[in-house]
Amino acid sequence: MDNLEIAKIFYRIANILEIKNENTFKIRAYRKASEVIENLTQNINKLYEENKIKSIPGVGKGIAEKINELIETGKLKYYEDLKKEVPESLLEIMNVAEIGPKTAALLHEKLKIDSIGKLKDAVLKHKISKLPGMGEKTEKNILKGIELLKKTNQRIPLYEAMDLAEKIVAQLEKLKEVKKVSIAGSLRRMRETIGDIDILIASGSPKKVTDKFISLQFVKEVLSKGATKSSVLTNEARQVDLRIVAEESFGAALHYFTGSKEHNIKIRELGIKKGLKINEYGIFTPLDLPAKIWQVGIKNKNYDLSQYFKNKDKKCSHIKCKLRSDDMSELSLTGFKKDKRQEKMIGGEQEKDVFDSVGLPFIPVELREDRGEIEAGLENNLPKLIAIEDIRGDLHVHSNWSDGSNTVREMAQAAKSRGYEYVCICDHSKSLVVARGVKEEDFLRRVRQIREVDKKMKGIKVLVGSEVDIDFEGRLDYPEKLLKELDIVIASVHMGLKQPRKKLTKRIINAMESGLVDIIAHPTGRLLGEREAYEIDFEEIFKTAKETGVILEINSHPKRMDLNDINARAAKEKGVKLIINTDSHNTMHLDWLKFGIAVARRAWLKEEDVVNTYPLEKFLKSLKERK
DNA sequence: GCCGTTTTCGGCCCGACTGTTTTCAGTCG
Repeated sequence: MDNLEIAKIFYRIANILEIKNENTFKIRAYRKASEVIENLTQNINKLYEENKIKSIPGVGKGIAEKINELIETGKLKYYEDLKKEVPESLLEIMNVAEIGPKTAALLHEKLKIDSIGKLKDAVLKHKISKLPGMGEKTEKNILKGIELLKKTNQRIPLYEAMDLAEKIVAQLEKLKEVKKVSIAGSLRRMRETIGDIDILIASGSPKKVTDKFISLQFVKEVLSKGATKSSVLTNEARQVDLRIVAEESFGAALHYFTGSKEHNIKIRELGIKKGLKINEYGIFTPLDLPAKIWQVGIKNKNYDLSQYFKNKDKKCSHIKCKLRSDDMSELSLTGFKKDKRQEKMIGGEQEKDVFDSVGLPFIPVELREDRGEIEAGLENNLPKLIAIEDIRGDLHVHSNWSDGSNTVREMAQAAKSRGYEYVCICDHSKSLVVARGVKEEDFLRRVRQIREVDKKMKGIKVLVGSEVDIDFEGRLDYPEKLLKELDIVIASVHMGLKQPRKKLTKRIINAMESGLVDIIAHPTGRLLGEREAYEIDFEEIFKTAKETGVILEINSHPKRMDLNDINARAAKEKGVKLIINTDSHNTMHLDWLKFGIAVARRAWLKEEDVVNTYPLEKFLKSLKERK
């Protein structure tokens, strides 16, 4: 059982417990464990062997025992028993908008609904509106939700969402009521796929902005519309959420709306420890509490503060104070959030205010996933992330010698105009016929032609390479004699993607151990939304990459983004060198670099972790040293 | 179910919108 499989089981357990109306914190514990395991850069089986399961944050005695059981037996009795009470197909209906755990439980109990098919049937027969708490509108919304699910059950790839969001932002920027506008949510964090598009606006006239927003041309349907928050569906059936706040709250709102949810929770928990309340409107502190309250509070764990508030009416009696330490650095006020009259805002115009208030440095958006960034920040140990300007060359671009649409010269010129010091033309090898792979008889002619271009080009070094296929048995697609003519050999798998994990791993390892390969391109072969990654043993791949000095690629092609963030981070931690290439097939594709950089930043990579940040001499030297 | 810079008990983020209700539960992010 690997990390993802185990994470999935805990995720499902959380959903079942939710339907069973279990303790919400227990549910949160399972959900948290699921997320942590999914984001782990180490193989959980290895942690098991080393007896380190309990060292995983969010995993205590109970969940650790369940992980052990899963690894030892491949099964979990607790989970099997839960499934008997709540059929798994019932979890499916929670994917329908408007249906959460409570509604699912109700539908299951009263109408024996346990699938989307039966749900639709019940709607059409108007059985749902007769249930308590349900009405005609709910029934209609459920039907709409079912239809919408068919259209939007897939997350949008990052590039598609970015394109749409930028167009919407451009329209919103034109409105005179709009003071500030920003993309937020997972899109701002540059996740590889996006659920819906979040946009934040600062404005003094939220109502006017909302009205204009919902009447923009791309809007097909309004899903909800309130004073400050509205959701619409685009013509392509994509959801766009708009939130409007005052300018003074823009920073806090941007932080909150950017997330991730888990990151936000941790930040707010830090706030609580400091006696602060952090929400999307700002950072707040209790107002005008006389010093003696703190002293009283120390003696009495829970103390009714109402008598000390300005408004001494009964409505304050719900405010209780609990002091956690005598220096006032940690206290919590229960009920405080319900009484806004006593608050004092101490920040929130800038996103930085939020981090300042809890003693953190500014955390780059790509890191905000609760993958250790808060702990690292508290220790002042955040990495200085790689930036797009750090890249000095693109080592994986195609020309019209194979399936690219531009000439060598045009590709080189385009790379130069982007300020690169070097570029490597890597066309496909002979076996990849669909991509017009370069035949052996053309091989040397191509090398000579690229060398010619290099001689004539000023201001950029044009290197000769090839993207060489790894065949079904792990052999390279050209003989050694030809490969030695090249500056760079990139090896990749394009065929036999469905071979078993062991075999695929061995093929890639063979290529790395040949002594002829510099880079492994798109190591997992996935195409977002089209093709799953093929299965390989990352532990083995990283180990061999480290031993042989072969570089692993982060491919910037927006459908690939391969390695992904988690694997790239794991590779770096194992001491593997990485490279960010675009796999361009025309000059425009060179702009894809931003997606590769996004992956690298989400993987916590620094400039020195990525070899194409090196100046040309150092880059070439590093290749030679390896050989 | 997890966790602890006084805690092994008693906490656990915070708010908007909708629909069905006459004050709030459910859902969502």
